[in-house]
Amino acid sequence: MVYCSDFFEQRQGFELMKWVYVSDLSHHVGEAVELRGWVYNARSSGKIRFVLLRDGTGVVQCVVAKGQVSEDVFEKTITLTQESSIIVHGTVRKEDRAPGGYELDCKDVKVLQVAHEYPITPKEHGVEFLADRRHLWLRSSRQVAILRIRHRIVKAIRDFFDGRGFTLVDSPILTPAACEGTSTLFETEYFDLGKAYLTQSGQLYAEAGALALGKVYCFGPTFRAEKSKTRRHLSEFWMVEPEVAFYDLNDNMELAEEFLEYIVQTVLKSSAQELKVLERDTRFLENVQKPLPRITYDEAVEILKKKGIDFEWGNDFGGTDETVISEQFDRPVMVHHYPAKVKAFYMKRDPQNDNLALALDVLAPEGYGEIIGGSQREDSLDALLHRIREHNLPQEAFEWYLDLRRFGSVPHAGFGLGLERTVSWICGLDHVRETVPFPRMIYRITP
RNA sequence: UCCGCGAUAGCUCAAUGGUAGAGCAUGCGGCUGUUAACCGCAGGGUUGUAGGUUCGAGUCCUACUCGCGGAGCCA
Repeated sequence: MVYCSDFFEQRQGFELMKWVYVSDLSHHVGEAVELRGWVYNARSSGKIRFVLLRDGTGVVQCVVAKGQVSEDVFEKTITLTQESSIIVHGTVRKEDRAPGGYELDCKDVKVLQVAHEYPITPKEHGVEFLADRRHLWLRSSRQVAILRIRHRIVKAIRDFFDGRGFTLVDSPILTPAACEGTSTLFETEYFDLGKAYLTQSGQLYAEAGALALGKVYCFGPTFRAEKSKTRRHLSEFWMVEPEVAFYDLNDNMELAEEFLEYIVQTVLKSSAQELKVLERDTRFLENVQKPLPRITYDEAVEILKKKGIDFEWGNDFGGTDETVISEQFDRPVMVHHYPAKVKAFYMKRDPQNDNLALALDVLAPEGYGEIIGGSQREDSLDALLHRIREHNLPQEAFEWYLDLRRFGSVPHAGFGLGLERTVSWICGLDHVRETVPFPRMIYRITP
């Protein structure tokens, strides 16, 4: 038996052959090719064996028939356990009965390692069991599909902004103070300078970037130490935050709807196969085109009242409130002009009504909740000073931020999109923990 | 932090207060077209922990531990 370490040394006797990926098999019908991968499942029927090989791009059934391969190779395939690593040689054949439409008639098999008994079987498992083995769970076709879609969403996000003249401006992860003063943050010692905190948002820094470069976005991990235990929360998650100088609330909403349309339509085009694996009903996704419905906070409250929900004006919407509101629409809905007191200190007040903030939330359909939160920012130095005092925030920590209003202040706006909630929504998942390779949650930091 | 639910074989789950079982996985045997293959045989258990009630507890009671879902907070 040949193991990994002597794989390259011992290729003698194992014919040199063109290495292809499962996803490319349609271009090699009738050809003899090499596949490298892992045993996804294996079935035996006496003198014929079926080995499902996965290589990260797909799964293909390899047929090992007695008489078609050497006695030695036929015997070797008996020992193949799930996830054993193998290299196979064979001829590609179109086969309508096979999932994927292609099969490999095996000529030779090289076993790199016979895997130990694999804990994740093709049967059902509980979430805790799978989460403990997340590093192996990633290999299942469902998780592969999710991670590939996550990748394409990230790429779509970058492509969207890059194609519109935005510049990526990274914000720091270690920060001296809470950005918004509300969330509970992860705390750490920072040399001799006292406490530092893991960022909950890159937005304040993105504002500095916007006043330097005009159109910017930051895209990175953010952290919340709140003891949230719901399907929509992670302790560590990714957020993309565009920020644009001279944008007002309306410009902001236009950007948000074009952004969402681009992401969803791009993923629909690029990931039909993966969405099929996830059995995602894509009807709601196909609707994601501008214009998205825009309603005011007041109108949203009216919807809740009509549905018989006891809701007091001035509160923020809870998870079920968001679901009820979003159910009235066939695509994401933008809610704007929130009561200022439930929103962050840096949001600009409505000049017509000082109780309202020029804020904007986008609620995803199907109960996926808030995926975007944003606003026009307060550009008046005096107003901002007043808010900082009102919120009992340490002014010293925000002096640099106040400078943005001292030196050429302009109207500007931006928003943040939660990557994991977006992935969860597009993939139709029931929990955000599957949208990230290694989720960080209140009672889990391993693997 | 609060509310609700749960913990039984490696995994997923059964078991009226009365001898702890099944399917899958594993091992052995059979099968040349299987599709989470199938058929036969075998091994596999301190029922989360600690107490209590009872002739008798997986089952009822108390506490604890861990997990899941939700609320609050938020993306």
